[in-house]
This record gives sequence, structure tokens and C-alpha cells, in this order.
Amino acid sequence: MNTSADGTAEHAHTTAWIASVLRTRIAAGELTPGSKLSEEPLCAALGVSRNTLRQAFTTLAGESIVTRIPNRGVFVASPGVEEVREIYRVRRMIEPAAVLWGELTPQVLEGLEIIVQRAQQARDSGSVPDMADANQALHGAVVALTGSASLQELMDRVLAEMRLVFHSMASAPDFHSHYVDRNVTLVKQLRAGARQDAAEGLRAYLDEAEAELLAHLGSEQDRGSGMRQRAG
Amino acid sequence: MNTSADGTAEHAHTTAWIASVLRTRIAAGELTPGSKLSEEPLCAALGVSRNTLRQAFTTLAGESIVTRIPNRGVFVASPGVEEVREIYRVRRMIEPAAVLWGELTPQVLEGLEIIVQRAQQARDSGSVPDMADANQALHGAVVALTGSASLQELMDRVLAEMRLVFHSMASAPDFHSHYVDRNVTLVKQLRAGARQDAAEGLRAYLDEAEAELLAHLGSEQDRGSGMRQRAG
DNA sequence: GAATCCAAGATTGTTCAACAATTTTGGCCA
DNA sequence: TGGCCAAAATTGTTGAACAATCTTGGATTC
Repeated sequence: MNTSADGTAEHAHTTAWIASVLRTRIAAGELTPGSKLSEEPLCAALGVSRNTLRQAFTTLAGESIVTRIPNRGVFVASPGVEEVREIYRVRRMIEPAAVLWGELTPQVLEGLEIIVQRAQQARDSGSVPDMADANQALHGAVVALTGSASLQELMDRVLAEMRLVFHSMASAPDFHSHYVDRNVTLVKQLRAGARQDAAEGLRAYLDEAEAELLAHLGSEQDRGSGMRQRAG
Repeated sequence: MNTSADGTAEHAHTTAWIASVLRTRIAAGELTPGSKLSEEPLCAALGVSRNTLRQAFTTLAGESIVTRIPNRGVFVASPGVEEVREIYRVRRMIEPAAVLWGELTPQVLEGLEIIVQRAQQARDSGSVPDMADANQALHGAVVALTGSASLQELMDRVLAEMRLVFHSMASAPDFHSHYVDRNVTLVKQLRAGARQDAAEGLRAYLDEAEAELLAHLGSEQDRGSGMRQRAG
């Protein structure tokens, strides 16, 4: 019996639906990194069979949103130091590449401009979550310059993993406010067609952001429940 | 009852095993692009239950090796013109990026050198498959310069899709022989530390290769059984 | 009291049989 | 030939069952 509530769930969609529900809950921080997703309770809570839940698990594991340990269960991914390094390895490649070789149409530049303004407003009103959102939106839009759905998907996964990193931190200081101006500069350079400068500035920003995040992660050690992912 | 034949198949591995078997058969061209993977016959052939086969399908669909159409079944991916364009969008970003910003150790350069020599030998002996292999190995090794497992995984998927493109072509002309020298030049430039030149040459090569492949694909039209993927 | 070992219980991985929903097939009719 | 419809085949999902593995709690030993 599919969700009779609002309608859209005929036949052949419940697995994808369950995967999407879990994805959303994890992204929202309801299911915290490292926590176990036991089959029986979840089946009952979601109203699906164990088999379809397991299939949804397979989907999420493929997206690295969840970690499967044979015979032990599946856990919300809990990215640690090594995963953060990998995140920035990816970003340091594809973001500058997008800036150097992506397509810069007036419409796209307009979109970037709007996002940067949103970030400035968020900083003015002191809203850290809004600043984080705007920052992610901006860097996602940068990768969109490539016009590639695969790269966009990879970037989305990377940004989702970043959110997990933030969710797993006991204290979440303001990582974003002093990067707003850098983003303003980036967009200004793009508007001026200074791709080379934009790419270099972007790489410098990514180096700094990685270092700052790693420093905070190192200082926080392992207190809190979030057991780290085993090293790759 | 898992494979009792050679041993390694205790508990909790058959889904991954099945996925790997299918992956291999598709890569080898035994299962041709566009062909349908019906559940019942495959279950019988592989000796697994319908449920685990379906789970393997979910894994492969996540890797874009297979296309799932709700209520119709799963089919071996059959990349067409649009997919080829996407492949080269990705490659035109991450390969030059790897060349510009990857880590160039002497060991890695040595590895590239060896691959290029393999390509030259393949050309001398006139073996098109060996040339194709060497070409893929070289470009995979270029992406490995990034040090990023995620980017490597993306590149592996892209190269696998390229193989599908070749498998779906009725006639497979020699796409590689006249690119061997270009690859030699690329490695030479890397050895000399001329990253900028290498990146530009690489982008030019990718543009040419894409154009040539698209031209051949366009001339071949739709004869043959391989129905194209529906447009994205 | 702390550490070790072991059997009972719980959990995961897989199979099987069933059923609803949907698609495909094959024949009938105009 | 072309369209229409019921029968058959196929997919998506469920529920119960079982083997393998992990976890737990207690008894035993030092």
C-alpha cells in the first residue's frame, strides 16, 4: 500500500521514493552521520518491505550517502579528515576548470550575481545557514558553467558530503562570512572575462577553506558520537 | 547456495558478485548495447534469486551501465550522440585540469611513458584493440594525476561508456592510430613541465576526437539493432 | 573485581512464492 | 491493412522463511 496521502505513487516508484525520503532526512541532519539505519525499525516507520528498503540502501550506498558494512548494517556516512581532503581534491580540479573553460553567457553571469547578493544579505543579517546555502549555491553554479550533467552530479554529491561534515561537527563556527568578499571578487572577475585570475583566486580560496576546515576538524578530535569512516 | 566452485563466496557477497559479472560481460561486448536484460532468464542463468538480481540492477543503473525503464525492464546502456557529447564535456574539463594541476612525480611520468610505448607497439603491429586499450589507459592515467578517487571513478565510468559506443557501432574504423603521436607529444610536454602547452594540446585533441566520433556516428545513422538512449 | 569464553538472541543476506500493476502479445473485427 | 481487446508475460512489491554472521549477557576463571 503506497502513500495514499497526496497521490503520486502508483506502481514502480516506492524504492526511489524511499531513497529520496532517506536522502532528504540525512541532508536535513535528522539522521546524523554515523548513526545506524536498522532495517526492521525503518521498514515499520516507512511502511515498506525489508526488500525494497534494502534496494533503496543500495541506491544510497552508490551515492556514498550511506556506508554499508557487510553483515553489520548500513550507517549514515560520516566523512572525516580523509574524506574532506578528497572533497577538496575534486573541487580544486573541477571548479577552476569550469571557470577557465566553461561557457559564460550573460544569463549565467546574472545568476551568479544574484547568488552573491543573497550571500551578502545573509552576512548582513548574520544568518550562518543562509550564508552556507548561498555559498554552496554559488560553487554549484560555477560547476554548472561546464554544461555537464555528470560533473554537476559529482559536485552535488560533494556538496552533500560537505553538509554531512558540518552536521557531524559538535560546534559549527562561521566558516563563510570572510569568504563572501572573495566570492564577490570571483564573480567580478568572471564578468570582466578574467578567467585566469578567477581560476587562480578560486584555487587559493579552496586551499584556504580546506586548511581551515581541517584545522577545526583536527581540534575537535573525536568527542561526540560520530564514529569516523574507516580510512579508504 | 553460493558458488561452491572455487570458494570465495561466503555470505553477503552475491549481489556484488552478480553486478560484477554483468559489468564484465557488458564491458566485453557479450551483452550488446540496447539489449534487454530479462529477469527470469538471467536469474536462471546466474543461479540467483530475482530479488538479488534486481539489487544488482540497481547498482549498475547507478553506474549508468544499464538503463531502467519503469515497468518495461532494464537494458544495456546504448549511448548515442548526446551521450558522446556529454562524455567529451567531462573529458575536456578534467583531463586538462589534471594536466595543469595534478602531481607530476617521476614514477607517474615513467608510467605514462610505458603506456605510450605500448600504444606505439600496438600501432606498429596494427592491433586496433591494443591501441584502443593503450589510449584509454593513457587518458585514465592522466586523470590519475589528480590523486582523486572520485574523479578517477568518474573517468572510469566515462571510458566504460566509450567502450559501449564502440560496441554499438556496426563498423569500427581505426580511430586511434593517428592520435598516437599526439599522445607521445603530450607525455613529452609533461616531462618537460610544459603544463600549459600540454593542456591546450589535450583540449585540441579532445575536440578533434569528439568531432570525428560524432561524424562517424552520424553517418552510421540507426541501422543495426541498437536503439539509442532516449534524449536527456 | 576484571578479563575471557560461550551459548542464546538479534540482525543481515538471500531465497521463495505470491500478488497487483503494467506492458506485450496474439487474434478478432471492421 | 489497421485498430481494438482479452489473455499471457513481465515488472514491482510484499511477507515469511532460513543460513550466516554479529551482538549480548551471563557464567567461569584468574
